[in-house]
Amino acid sequence: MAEQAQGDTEAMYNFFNEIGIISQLSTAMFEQRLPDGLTLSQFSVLNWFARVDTQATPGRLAKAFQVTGGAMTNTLKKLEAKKLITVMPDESSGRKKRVTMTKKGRRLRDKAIASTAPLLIEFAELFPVEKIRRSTRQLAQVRQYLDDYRYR
Amino acid sequence: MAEQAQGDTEAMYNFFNEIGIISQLSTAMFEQRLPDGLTLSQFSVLNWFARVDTQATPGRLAKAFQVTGGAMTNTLKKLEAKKLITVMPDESSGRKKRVTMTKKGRRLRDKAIASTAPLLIEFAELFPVEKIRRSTRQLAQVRQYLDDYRYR
DNA sequence: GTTAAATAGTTTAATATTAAACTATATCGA
DNA sequence: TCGATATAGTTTAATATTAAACTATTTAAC
Repeated sequence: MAEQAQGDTEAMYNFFNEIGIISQLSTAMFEQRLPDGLTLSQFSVLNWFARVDTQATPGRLAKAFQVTGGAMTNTLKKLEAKKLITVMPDESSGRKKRVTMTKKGRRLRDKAIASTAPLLIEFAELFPVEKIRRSTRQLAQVRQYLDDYRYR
Repeated sequence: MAEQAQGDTEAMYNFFNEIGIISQLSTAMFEQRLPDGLTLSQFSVLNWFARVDTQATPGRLAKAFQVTGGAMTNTLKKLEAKKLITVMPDESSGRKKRVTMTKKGRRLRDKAIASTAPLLIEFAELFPVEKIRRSTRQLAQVRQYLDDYRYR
């Protein structure tokens, strides 16, 4: 096909538009329920330690969340100030740092999960988990595409 | 069902997580291609005038894009400084203002559409428009839910 | 008609983010 | 081994956004 109908690009535009609004609304709703003034970014780091690994470098976390190093420095500082994580120099390399979650961090993460669960459970009543999983798989493909695209 | 498996809330979490990352990546990619240093917000306003109505109050635009009045004031100021829109006092009410797009604004909007189209067209090769439309309909339901939820 | 409440828009202070410049350390090539 | 380059992380300046306080105007209640 040589030409693309104007409605086609509009469909793409609408898609990304919905994505943007959902991102905005869901972040706001989620943060309202988070304890201790945790932001979504801060919670995400704590949750990462609970789900993925018990330790990490700032760089690994920055990559995992697709944010700049500077943004991660900022997030980690906030978490450290609240004594939810520990940041130590890495023995094996003077450049790197070793980040771990404190017990207090783990407790707050669990509390955060508990206080946001009702939101997700109610959401699940209208949007069944299997549907959501299917959507997520599709979205992951889109995310992967965009992710590859930007390093071309 | 009394209890919800832990994996269920995790599925929801993953869903919103993908949404957030796609929002971030797509906005960045889009803005890179926009002419004249237009931000996505600024472009969206111009595009609104091309697609929805030829005039609006700041409040109507703020609602349309789900941003605060302050954010819209800021966006409109930037657009006005670039002479892409005109902001005039409303004859019928001293509180309101009347916003319209200038010819220059219309031209820049068309240019923006043209310069971002390749992105969307290439995207459409991997993600067929019908699939995207279907996703968008699902996402719109989610957005609607969240939108209703926050005013309860 | 006057006063109270609601509405439209702006301003201000705070915050999370980015890109770019910077510091420090590690690696690699000759 | 030394010099160049790459990597890890931080800092700085700029920006878009929000919530809250504020101004001005309109609407509503009495």
